[in-house]
Amino acid sequence: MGRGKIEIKRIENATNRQVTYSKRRTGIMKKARELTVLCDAQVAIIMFSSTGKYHEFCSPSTDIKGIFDRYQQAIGTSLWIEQQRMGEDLDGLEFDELRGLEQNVDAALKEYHVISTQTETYKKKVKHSYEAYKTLQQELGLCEEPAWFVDNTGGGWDGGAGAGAAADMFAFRVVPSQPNLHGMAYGGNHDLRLG
Amino acid sequence: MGRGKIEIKRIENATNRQVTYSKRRTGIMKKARELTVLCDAQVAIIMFSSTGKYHEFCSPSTDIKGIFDRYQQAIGTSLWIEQQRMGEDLDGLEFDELRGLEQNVDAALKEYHVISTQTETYKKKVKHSYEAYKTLQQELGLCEEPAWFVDNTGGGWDGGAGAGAAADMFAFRVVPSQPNLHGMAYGGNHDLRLG
DNA sequence: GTGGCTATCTATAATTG
DNA sequence: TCAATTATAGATAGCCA
Repeated sequence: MGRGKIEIKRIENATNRQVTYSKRRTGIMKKARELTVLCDAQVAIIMFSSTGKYHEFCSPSTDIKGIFDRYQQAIGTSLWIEQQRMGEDLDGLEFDELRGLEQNVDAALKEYHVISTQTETYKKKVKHSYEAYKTLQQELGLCEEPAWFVDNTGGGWDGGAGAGAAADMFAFRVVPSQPNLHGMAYGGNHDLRLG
Repeated sequence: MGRGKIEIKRIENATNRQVTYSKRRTGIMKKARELTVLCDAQVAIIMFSSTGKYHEFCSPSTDIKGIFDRYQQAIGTSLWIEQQRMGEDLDGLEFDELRGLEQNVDAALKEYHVISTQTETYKKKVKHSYEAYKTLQQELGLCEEPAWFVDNTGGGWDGGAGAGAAADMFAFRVVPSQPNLHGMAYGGNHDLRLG
């Protein structure tokens, strides 16, 4: 669609590549917007140009994260099984390969951090809910020890509404090393421990 | 582009909507593929039809998660600040609202779990790297106590390569409540604690 | 690096089998 | 219902200011 047909292969001239990127990006975003309206669909698009600039599209009433979450849920089970397999694979690594991984630990920590930011919203909810629960416990004269126990085998408190299967696969203690997690930025001590 | 011009508004006939979704989805995916090749760009697309089916596109040499991670890094700082604000907002919640959150805690746990699955890959790397590091420490006759300390202020081990700013904002202890995290599925005790 | 301007090429709406 | 077929509307490559 232009004065001449072009082959679909990398445009070597950087300027032309940039111009084409800009024009075609606009075109795809428009198509995406039309699709969401015409077909009542949810669409999320993330693009990075070869120069590193990023652009996004997202259907109304949500955001990229919301659609990514929905995507994760949609493929959740298969992802979980996949990662079990990956665990088995890693168990077979040689010591030299572990040395290599050690070299990459900082990069891994960075990505771990980035992903963890996504959980902050939920952890805040959990924390506040926990505090409310603790208050209720004390009002009712129940145990003095702060404790939170989620269990669908029958005993204890099960969360009230919609206790499902997903939580059963997940068991972790998460202990922020400082109370004001968000207050700290650069220059603190950092401690990540897996036992 | 068709026998007639169409208005960009929701297609009410469900069949036509589905047909149009399918055709236009194919078109957008093709455009995206062309863009990645022509312009050497990274593109991720997630789509959900009005019936809930999902489709994805992703440029070669990566996956949706990889591009989403890169996206998160690109907007990381602003996200972080946003969540600080959210924390402040939550601090102003009334007790009744906290009760409401308590009702939702199980749903929050589920979503927390889903997002946490993303971190498993990195945690595995971290765990193996930690084990390798511990072994090296013992070989060198250093401290007996298993400990992992990431710190770029000068002392200690800093990860070797590419220590950057992101890790500085993050401080968490993560303690799996069971050694074989992936081996357990349904029916165990579950313990998530925020201090 | 932008923002038009066509001539052409593509995607697709309507239609047909 | 679905997979072709076509006639058009829309996207854009190459240019230029």
